[in-house]
Amino acid sequence: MEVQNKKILLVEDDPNFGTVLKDYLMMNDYDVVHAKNGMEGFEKFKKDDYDLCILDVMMPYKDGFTLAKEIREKNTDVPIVFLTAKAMKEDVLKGYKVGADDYLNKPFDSEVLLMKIKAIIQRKATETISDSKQFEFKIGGFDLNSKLRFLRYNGGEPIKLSPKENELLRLLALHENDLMPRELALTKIWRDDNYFTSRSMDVYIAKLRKYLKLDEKVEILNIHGEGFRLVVN
Amino acid sequence: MEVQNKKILLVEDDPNFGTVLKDYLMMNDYDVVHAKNGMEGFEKFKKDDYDLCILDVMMPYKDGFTLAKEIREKNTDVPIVFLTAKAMKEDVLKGYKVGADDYLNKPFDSEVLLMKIKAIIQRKATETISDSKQFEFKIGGFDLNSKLRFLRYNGGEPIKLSPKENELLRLLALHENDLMPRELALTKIWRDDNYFTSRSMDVYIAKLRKYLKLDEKVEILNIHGEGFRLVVN
DNA sequence: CATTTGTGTTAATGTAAGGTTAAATGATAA
DNA sequence: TTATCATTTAACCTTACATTAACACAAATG
Repeated sequence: MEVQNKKILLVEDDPNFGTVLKDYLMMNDYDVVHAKNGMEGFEKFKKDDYDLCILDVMMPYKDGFTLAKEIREKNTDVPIVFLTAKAMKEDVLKGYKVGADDYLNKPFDSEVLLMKIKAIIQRKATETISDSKQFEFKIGGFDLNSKLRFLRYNGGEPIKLSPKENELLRLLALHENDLMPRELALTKIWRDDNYFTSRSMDVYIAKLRKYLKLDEKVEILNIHGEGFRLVVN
Repeated sequence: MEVQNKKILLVEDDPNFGTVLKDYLMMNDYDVVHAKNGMEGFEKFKKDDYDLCILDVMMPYKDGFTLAKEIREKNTDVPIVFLTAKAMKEDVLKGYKVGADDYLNKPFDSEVLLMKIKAIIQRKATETISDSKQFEFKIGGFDLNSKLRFLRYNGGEPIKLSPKENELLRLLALHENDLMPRELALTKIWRDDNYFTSRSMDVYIAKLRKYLKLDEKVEILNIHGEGFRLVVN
């Protein structure tokens, strides 16, 4: 059977470099969509599902980091690789903070790039088996649409959820009636596990509990030192 | 929160560099095991479970790549990061071929290293799906759910258990009707065997007895100087 | 049977984790 | 810019937990 080529979103403002890279990747059996700037990159990202995003850091109007953050709000899982001309330490750190999977300095060796792309896509492929594409949940009387970020009770008015509220509730729903470990949410959603992110998470748990009060059969229980449990009685 | 530190296997033959790196990592809350060569590294790898392996490429007798291959044969999942003094393209490619997760050139910035380690370990954290071990027990009229830490009598309201109560009852249940030696619980749960931990354990036995009173067929008997016995009549 | 050693039980204490609310900061859109 | 919303940080409080102390009693020992 024909296996679908992997799809790459390439966002690079330098037309020469961008075109060369695109062609090279396509020669190596990737489907590549090339956006010339951050804005266009985000538009194209929203319109399709990608296996990997390659973002130039230095672009006019919207730099790679800003774009990465927007992408992360829509999708916590898609691998992101940054391209940068100069390897400034602050940049690298910033990149990893927004959830970069790798970092490449221009000029880079094309074979090395291919290798890395392969490694990263493979990595994700194995991960994505478990919690693949599940975006709609029934939670007692609630419907959660995690793609459009709203929660509806008994077909009533939808409650809009913020990105963090949404991700957190989705993770809880994925583990309904079971333990959702603190650490999982912190590493997946906050990408860091320290005192403050932990407190931030507690704040969001409180917000979700407030929403879920509408249905007294639904509640979020705490398991001291372990995590939370979304139960439906 | 008593979350176990992440465990790193560091294989580095240069004693100075190795020790400095080990200390730095330990200062940042990682548990580090330092092996001085490839052979030793593989021995240590087999003896324990690690969250990450950091391998020097150039080592006498057994280089980092060979070691990585051996490690991959035992374990396809553990993240591997290579350290190398010079960034030779062939080396990098070879590294990715044996399944490297990242590559670092010496000298590298320590903050960047930390960031990468964090990113890599977090990536893997999400994969950890479920270890379907023995978590559910029937004890007379009781159901013990050791993962969610509750005890339920005859389908009634669940009684929440503290971590120590839970582990202790679980150990007793694993030896139902049989002797559960004091020493076993002390070393497994308290990780220490002295007067105070021993008294602490007695306190927990008392707590469990209180819970188990609901079913007069279930009791915890003491075997003087030996341990306890969870019996169901 | 007196002494030592082990266990039963309750209560007091100290610390860590979680709950809640509000203010501060950051980011985005009008 | 202001206005608005999302998120983090701070403060304060409550609850959960483990340990330790204290005293009682039981079992073993010689």
